[in-house]
Amino acid sequence: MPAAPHEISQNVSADEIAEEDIVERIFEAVVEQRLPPGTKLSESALCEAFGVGRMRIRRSLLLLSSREVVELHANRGAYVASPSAKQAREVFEARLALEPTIARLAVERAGAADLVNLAAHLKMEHEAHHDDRRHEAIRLSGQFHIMLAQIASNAVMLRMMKELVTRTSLIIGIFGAPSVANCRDDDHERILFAFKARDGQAAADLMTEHLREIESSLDLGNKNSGAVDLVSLFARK
Amino acid sequence: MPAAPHEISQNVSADEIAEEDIVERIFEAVVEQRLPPGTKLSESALCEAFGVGRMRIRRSLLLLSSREVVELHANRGAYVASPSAKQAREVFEARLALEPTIARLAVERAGAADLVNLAAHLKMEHEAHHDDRRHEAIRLSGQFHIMLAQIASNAVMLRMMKELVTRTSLIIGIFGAPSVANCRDDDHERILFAFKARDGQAAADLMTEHLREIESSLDLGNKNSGAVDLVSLFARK
DNA sequence: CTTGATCGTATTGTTAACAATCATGTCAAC
DNA sequence: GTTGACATGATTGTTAACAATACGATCAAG
Repeated sequence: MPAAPHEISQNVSADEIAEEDIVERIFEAVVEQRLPPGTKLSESALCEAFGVGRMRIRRSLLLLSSREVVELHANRGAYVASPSAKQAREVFEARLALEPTIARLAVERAGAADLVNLAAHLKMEHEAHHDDRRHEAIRLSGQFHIMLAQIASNAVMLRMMKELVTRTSLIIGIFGAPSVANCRDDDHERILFAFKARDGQAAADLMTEHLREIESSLDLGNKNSGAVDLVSLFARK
Repeated sequence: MPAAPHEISQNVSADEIAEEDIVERIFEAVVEQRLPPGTKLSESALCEAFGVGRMRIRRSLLLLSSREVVELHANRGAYVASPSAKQAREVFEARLALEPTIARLAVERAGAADLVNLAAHLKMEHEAHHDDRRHEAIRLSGQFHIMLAQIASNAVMLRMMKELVTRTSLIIGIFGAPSVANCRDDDHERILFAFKARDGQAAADLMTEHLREIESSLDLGNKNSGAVDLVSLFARK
């Protein structure tokens, strides 16, 4: 049985794609920044894209909105979320609360295979970055943080991290300088060193530093909501 | 405009209750342990209870399942979740990662009114406890942790905490000794002292200690899944 | 040239009927 | 007396048609 979501023993034997898969796919597309903030997600288009009925798309969009990755506007449809500066700060604050602990737990619980996987992952990150495969580089960069949560073996925090990483991609898309890379993979490398040294505290500290670096590379200046709303609204896409 | 959920400007002017409200109500009932783990939530019953159509109930149940407060079993309906010992440990691990930070931030950001509200809240807790109003005492005890997240002014962590507090009530219902109280309100009192002293670090430390106390009061011993499933299954209600 | 209104179209939201699945109670067989 | 099969009833899941709302274009007025 392939990783049943939630515990729903759906009758999705091989016929159709499940809501969780659709959610996951859209998460991925958002992380890779192929779905920019504000993008309209029309039901009919998604039905065609995933080859499923409208009901399933509707449920998927509801799930996505409950994780604040899409915004539902009554009678107007679903749009990829456009986090405000305030929301951006909240996301980073939550990540700063969670991820140092996750890093520490991951170090404590990592097996030999995990270290191998992390090393292989960093290699892929490097390559994607070097070859200018931007989408993949971004995805792998986020994936690194997800992997730590997986190694920490905590489903609750893993789910939280998937949401936070996805929203972070949206935030970088809005507030990040277009030229600057999202994660300096050097940081990830340093964290791997802490893993090899089995130094949980060092991993936690490096993670804190890493997140602070990312946040400070953004322009979350207190733009007064009045004018900014118009600007970011019309700058959509 | 009364606190629009998500940002949906629903056409729920005064006619009908929104999904978010239903979710909130069920959260509350679970926190108060009036909906024990495993309770069946039939659609027709909920339709009648809330006076809404089936569609709305269905969406509410989907949202509740996405927060792991109810389990959806295909073709069999929705049931209040029964967290496993493993899930219970994960919930506490997540709380231990989040709440000390929340406590520290709350201390930093609390205004004079917040201190008054907290003091008033503690008084209500004491009274409910003293008067043996068990449901209310439990609800207030959980509410205290929610209030800290509100004072910390972080919507992301607030949402996470609502989920975690609710799931904690389920966990205590399953693994807690029936006689013991959920939160010793003395702990809450001590945390309030830290607020008055504006000592964020103390609040964080007290919170850590508080959570550890609660977890250690539970019986999360590694019961082999085989037998426990039957026991907890028949112990339903 | 811009502003405002009206209509047609397209998309979303809801309802109700239908199909499928599972639980319950009865009955026969061992 | 217990176990298995079977039919009935109830509950969930899906589909499709319908209603409602918002968008876009066209056009007239200032």
